[in-house]
Amino acid sequence: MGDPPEDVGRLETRRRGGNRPRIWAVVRRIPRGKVASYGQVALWAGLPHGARQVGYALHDLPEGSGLPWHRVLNAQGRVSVHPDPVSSQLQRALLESEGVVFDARGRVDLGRWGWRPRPQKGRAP
DNA sequence: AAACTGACTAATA
DNA sequence: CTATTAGCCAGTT
Repeated sequence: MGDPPEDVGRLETRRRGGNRPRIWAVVRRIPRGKVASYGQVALWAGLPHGARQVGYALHDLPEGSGLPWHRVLNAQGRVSVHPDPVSSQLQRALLESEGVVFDARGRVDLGRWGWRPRPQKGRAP
């Protein structure tokens, strides 16, 4: 793993009519206690501008999928989830349960808990 | 097939 | 900092 996303996969997947499995695969890679933005997931899924599609894919998620959808936040480090406010609360609860700390305004510091698939230099917590 | 919608993002004011 | 606008892409109507 670790191959940078390319547009070539986008066309092929689109022709098949389903890139959701691709997005789910990326979300599944997010380690516990880390968070990723929709754009980040989309980029890694091979959709450089498919942030919205990530939201679509997560909306279609079955309940017993076991996918850590709660680790996906928007670019501002905030929880979105418009059509399902109940899940919004659950998302925050799950993240806090994993050690993620929310700001007083309900924001997460992506620079601290933002998942980066790229090798990092030494980061001292 | 065209238009509308939307778990988004980046740029501007 | 928040609010607004435009852009993007796939799924629905």
